Amino acid sequence: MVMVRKAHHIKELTKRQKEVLDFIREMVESRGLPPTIREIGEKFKIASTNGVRAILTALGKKGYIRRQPLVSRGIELVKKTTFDFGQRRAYVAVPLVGKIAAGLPTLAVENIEGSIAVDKSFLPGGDVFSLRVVGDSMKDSGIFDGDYVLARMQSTAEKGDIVVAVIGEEATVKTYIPQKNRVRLEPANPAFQPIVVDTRFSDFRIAGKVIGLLRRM
Amino acid sequence: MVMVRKAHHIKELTKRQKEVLDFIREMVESRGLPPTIREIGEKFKIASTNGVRAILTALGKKGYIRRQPLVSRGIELVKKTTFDFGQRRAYVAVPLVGKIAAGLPTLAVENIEGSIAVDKSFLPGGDVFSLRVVGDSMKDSGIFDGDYVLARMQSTAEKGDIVVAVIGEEATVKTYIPQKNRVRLEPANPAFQPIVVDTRFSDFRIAGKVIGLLRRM
DNA sequence: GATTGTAGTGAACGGATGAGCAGTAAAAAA
DNA sequence: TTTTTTACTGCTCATCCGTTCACTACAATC
Repeated sequence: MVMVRKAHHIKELTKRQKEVLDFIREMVESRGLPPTIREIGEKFKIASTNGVRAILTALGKKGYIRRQPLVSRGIELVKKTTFDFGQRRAYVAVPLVGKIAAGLPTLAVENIEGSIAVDKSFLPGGDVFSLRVVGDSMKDSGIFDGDYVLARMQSTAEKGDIVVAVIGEEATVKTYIPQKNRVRLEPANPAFQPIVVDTRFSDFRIAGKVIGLLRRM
Repeated sequence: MVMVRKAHHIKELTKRQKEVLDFIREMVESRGLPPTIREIGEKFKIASTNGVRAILTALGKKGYIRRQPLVSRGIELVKKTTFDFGQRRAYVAVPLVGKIAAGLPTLAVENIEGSIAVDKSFLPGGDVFSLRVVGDSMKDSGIFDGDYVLARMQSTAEKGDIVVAVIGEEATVKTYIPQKNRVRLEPANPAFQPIVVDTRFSDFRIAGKVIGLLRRM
């Protein structure tokens, strides 16, 4: 192998190492799983697992991968491909929900219309979904018609939380105020009336708590 | 949770199935690897691999996962709540500006405090920056204290546009209303007074037009 | 009442897999 | 020149892991 003289930075990869690294990336992207040592060997016609091992060890030393010992497929990609600023995913693709199906505790796929990339710093833990707001009933809380609210999936809420509530087939965004055997859903606009539902008889549930908002202007 | 009678869709998950599915998601996100059957069993104190198998088979039938036979950790999440592959970069890193330096037509790097990932669909063409709003002067336009506005860099605006205006060292978000030799910057809150600047003598410029908004709640 | 789906126990089979040792060869670096 | 790094072959070992069979138990549906 003809090696051209290179400036010796510790982070430099050899041709072989880069090939293997690219293959790992490819596998992770296409299959969702890193390859096993033997799968790498097969791909590059390396007969011995120890041959691959040497390359992986080198990649580990140079900081491109992290290995989880004794774990099958335990290869973690550390540095991302071309310019990702070195950071870990700065965003998460949040599903955009169209209809919120009644009764389902989770999001039915049929109702996911798309996704919106949202900066991680805007997200708490847990599953987050987004919903397009229709109507001006929460105008005084700064939630306008056409806005997208971000909501964390949860089935309970505290008094005063702004929630995504589902009544029958309808999803609404309102302020949650629990009362005995009833729930009061308060709008933030004097032109609208509060909704009061009897929790004993009504098909009512909380889909999530509103934790953020996106607006196009 | 009291379960109301449900329409029996094939996609319904049992509590156990959802638990396992959530665990798999958790593992994929935190470790980058799906768990093995035995790892799942360990987590849920299921002694037999066959117990886990039954659950995985059910999840497979219902379309939540896809299994790669004979492959370790060969569990692929089909319906994802949070995920990021599929499309190529659906987002753009928008610079978050701290101070807007006077007189500079472009953003000085020194003043960039960070960046926020924003979905491409929220962005028009051109250079976009974001700015944290201080104060409630635009409350009635749904722009609250602490919100982040997205603005496209431009030095002119039309009557009625909400703009990021710079007067001296101060940056403000207001509605732009041009008048002869003067500019009126109108707040959207009766508690605040409009700002009128004389364009002939004042150190005034438009930094950009507000085209979006992000809020953490 | 019979069937189906769910949720397991327990044991066993065989291939998959990571780790490790001994040794080779060539290129690059010190 | 000597040493280190890279890139392997070939082999062994213990364990990991998915698969499968037999069987139990419960609940809901048909």
